[in-house]
Amino acid sequence: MGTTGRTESPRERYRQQVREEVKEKAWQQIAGSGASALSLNAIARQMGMSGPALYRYFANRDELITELIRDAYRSLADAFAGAGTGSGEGGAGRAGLAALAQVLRRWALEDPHRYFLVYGTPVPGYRAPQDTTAITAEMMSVLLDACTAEAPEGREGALEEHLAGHREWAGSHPDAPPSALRLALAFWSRLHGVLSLELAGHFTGMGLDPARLYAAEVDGLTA
Amino acid sequence: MGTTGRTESPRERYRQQVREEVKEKAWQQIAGSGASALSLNAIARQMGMSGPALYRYFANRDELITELIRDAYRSLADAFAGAGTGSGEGGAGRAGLAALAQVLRRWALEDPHRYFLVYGTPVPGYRAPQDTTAITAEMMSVLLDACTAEAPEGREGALEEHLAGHREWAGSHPDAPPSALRLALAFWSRLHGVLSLELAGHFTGMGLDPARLYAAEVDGLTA
DNA sequence: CATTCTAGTTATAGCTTCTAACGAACACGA
DNA sequence: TCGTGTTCGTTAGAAGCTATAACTAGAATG
Repeated sequence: MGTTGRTESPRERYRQQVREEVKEKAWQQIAGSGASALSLNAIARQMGMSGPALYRYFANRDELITELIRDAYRSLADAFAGAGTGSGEGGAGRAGLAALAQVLRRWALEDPHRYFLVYGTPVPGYRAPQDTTAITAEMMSVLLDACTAEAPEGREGALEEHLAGHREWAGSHPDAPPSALRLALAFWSRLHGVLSLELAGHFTGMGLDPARLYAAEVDGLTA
Repeated sequence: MGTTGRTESPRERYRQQVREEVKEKAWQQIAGSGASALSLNAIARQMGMSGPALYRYFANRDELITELIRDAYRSLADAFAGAGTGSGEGGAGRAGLAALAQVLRRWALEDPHRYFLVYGTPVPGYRAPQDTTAITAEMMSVLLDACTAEAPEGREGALEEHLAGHREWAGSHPDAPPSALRLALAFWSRLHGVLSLELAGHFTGMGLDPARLYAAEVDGLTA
């Protein structure tokens, strides 16, 4: 399971190290003012080297941002995957829907700008389709584990019928009942609904507690 | 109900006209490549006048974008308000939740970038708090009309209790039952959840029909 | 040791927002 | 009708950005 590079020459080693530092500074900058304000020049300055040097490491600004998006996806997928291995449980136990929901919200609040990099307004040049969809499939797999365990019995509606015939996205769970597929999609879209409104500040000044709204949606999902 | 300017001098008239034309070009540009790619210079060029002339009409780029955001809010609020006065019904009849949901989705699909200007990633300098919250209150008023009519009876949960004590945001409907408040928030957050995922392209390649997902959420709300 | 390959440099083009200074056209009171 | 003042639009320019080109110093490799 080693990385793609084979012998890891000391040169390549240094290269990766610099790339990581660039991305680190980039995250700091994003955390401060969002991805649209990310400046290669500023990063270079901050690293003590001047402007065009960064183009040795990233072809252009879009490539850097695309990489950051990919890392954001990765970090969310890892958080999901690690949800089962929490304090109480022993090994890699299956995480319940409620636990996954908490992981998701915690991850989002930990760095809202990172959340928006994944689920916010899509920006023109960015987004690497192949990569991110594979990572999303990973998360869906974890989610579907929980959903097949917690989904209610029968309850066949129009949507379930549609989902039964369109389950390509749930490739990891070809035998999941339609009710589980539906639950997974509801989990995804509803929690994202509350979260994005909260993080974008649409609840501020309304005097209500986003955490309670979120909890209510989670309750509605697991009921 | 006239505009704020009083006597409408011919000079002011022309000024407003140019402002409108600028915003129009701005919308075209946004529709093409999103708000982040909006360029004052390009707009000026497109209008046959050169660069800094636009600064007679807008203090800076952020002011223009803020205005566009406000107009986007306005257009959504108008769409909501006009939902009752549809084809079949006579005058300004109350719109049902299902009708409002359709209006919302139609509005969003009509110009995704406009949707993201309102509900997408919040961008640094923009957003005029006072203005937009007032318009949101308008929409909430229409929404609460429908919700008080269609909300189920009792059903008191933890969230309803919280909402009963925090109803500042529903100022227009001080007597709305908590179940209606809850329904309105669920409508808002759930439909936004599906919509934003759809518009951001997170469903593409999954082989499922966003319209059906949306319809299913609407059904769940009105059930 | 010589060659090659690479990381970093400066210079530059072209784009952006935005300020400053100026000219020209218009509105308006005398 | 004639100033006078406000306003619109211009060009020039500062400061910032992305990105390319040409070059140099240093490390890796034959």
